[in-house]
Amino acid sequence: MKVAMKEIREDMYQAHEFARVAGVTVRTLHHYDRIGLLKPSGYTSAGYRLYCKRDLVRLQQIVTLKFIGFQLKQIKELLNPNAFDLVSALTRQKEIIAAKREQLDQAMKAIEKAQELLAINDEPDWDAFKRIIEVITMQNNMDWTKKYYSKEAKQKIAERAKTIPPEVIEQGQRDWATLIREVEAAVAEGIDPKSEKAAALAERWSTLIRAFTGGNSEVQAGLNKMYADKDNWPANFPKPYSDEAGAFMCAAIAALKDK
Amino acid sequence: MKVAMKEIREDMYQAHEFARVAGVTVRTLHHYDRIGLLKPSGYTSAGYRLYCKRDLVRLQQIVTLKFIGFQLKQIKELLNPNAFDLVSALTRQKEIIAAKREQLDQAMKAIEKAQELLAINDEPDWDAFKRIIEVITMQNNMDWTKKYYSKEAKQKIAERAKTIPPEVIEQGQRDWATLIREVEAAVAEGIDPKSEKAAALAERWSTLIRAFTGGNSEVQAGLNKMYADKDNWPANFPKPYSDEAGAFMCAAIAALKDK
DNA sequence: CCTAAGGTCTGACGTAACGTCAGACGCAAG
DNA sequence: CTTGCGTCTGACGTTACGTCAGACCTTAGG
Repeated sequence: MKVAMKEIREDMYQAHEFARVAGVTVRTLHHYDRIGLLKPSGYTSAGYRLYCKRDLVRLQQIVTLKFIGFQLKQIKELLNPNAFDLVSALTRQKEIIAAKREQLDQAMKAIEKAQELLAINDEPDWDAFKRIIEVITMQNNMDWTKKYYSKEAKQKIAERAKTIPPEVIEQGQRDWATLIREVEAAVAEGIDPKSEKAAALAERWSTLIRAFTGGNSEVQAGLNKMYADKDNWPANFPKPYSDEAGAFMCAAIAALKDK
Repeated sequence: MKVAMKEIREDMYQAHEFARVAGVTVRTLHHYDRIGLLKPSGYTSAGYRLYCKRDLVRLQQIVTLKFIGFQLKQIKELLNPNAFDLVSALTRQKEIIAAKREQLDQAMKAIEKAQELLAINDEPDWDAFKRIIEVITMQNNMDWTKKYYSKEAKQKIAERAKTIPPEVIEQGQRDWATLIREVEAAVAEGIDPKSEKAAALAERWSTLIRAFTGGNSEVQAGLNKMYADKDNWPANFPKPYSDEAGAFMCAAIAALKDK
């Protein structure tokens, strides 16, 4: 019996051995088994999982892709034989990582500014914090408009922002946030970018942008460049908006202009 | 009746209005209510939530802290009157963000290398990918030893790494991963860094480091510097290890050396 | 007065990737 | 036969909400 077992286990790992060599936990193996990502290639008579070398290769692939930041679902697809385009997946993943990094950088900047404030004034000045974050998200907005605006246009925008009373800016930010949420909802509902509803959203979007930019002609030119370049819509879209929302608004605005 | 309502609602927002001005969803308000982060300051006779301006201030503080990356639990603590040290929380948060960024950078590097490989060879070469990630994590290890090693020492380490057969390196990485997991477990169990068990772990840790570094004297000097400087243990500890594990090993190694 | 539209409430389930029990069973050595 | 170590499954916990589902409130219009 013992010999038989040995024979069966020839080149087979038991769960903990297998987990050890791969640097994961047994529980992780159970999990991967359950979700069908990595099934053991054998079982003992007692129902113990047995893994072979080919399983190890696959597990290492899984770990590799996880390191790169893919989700287990995606890994499952990437790893199945019909080879769902790893190349483009990598490109997309890079964009996602870049976007995440952007967020972290913003948070980092915000913290540093907050620390400066705290160094001066012992009591946390929440109002100032809020403004800091507004400024940072604003700069972020600038980031992705940057490629479409000339230096002078940006200058003008910045100057103009200073002249606007803070409560107007606040209102604008709220309007913006609201609009974004509605756009996301529209995307989720699968609404056609050419529909009336989308047109209304596009109208509001443009209005906000105009309000934000002061609606002067240079800035308008920048916007036009931006719309024209829609296939190049910023990949690392600022956080509060999804890629889908960006694409949707782009299409909606284009449709609006066609009329 | 209607007038009475109006009076009650003087300066009070209903859920959706409140959510809109703050840029969150109603469901989020429900959530914050449930977890006790933000309770409405009033209710209508029908049990509808009513929020006032002070609630708005608090909600904005919450949003601000969330932007910085705090968890709701921590926000709850940071926001309660006894003001649980916002300053140190910010410092810690910076470290956490830096660590996350580090990971993203590594993932990004790995992807780029993988893309280079794919550009050359159409078929994904998993073995090569694996090595790439090994190299990157290795560089990462270098990152936090960097401050303790001289340039020459690092040079030597790098040279030596090349001469080691790959299967030995692989084994080393597995051993390392295993050890880390055991250390984390020890920390979780609250084991004393001065105990026998901790000493055994410290021994293995040192051995691995020696194996990794080639055990020459310059490198040893670097290690000593590192141990001596334990209060300065790298803040953005490389991902697979927790801060606690780092502190634990540091203490255990110190205890070992005291004997 | 009834109804339709739109808002609110609660509770329950879903998400990602496992960790952590808990209870039951397997296996090899002393 | 016990002891120690290992395995199995199932269920709940984690984070910050989103998404129904079913039921109730409010208000304007017919």
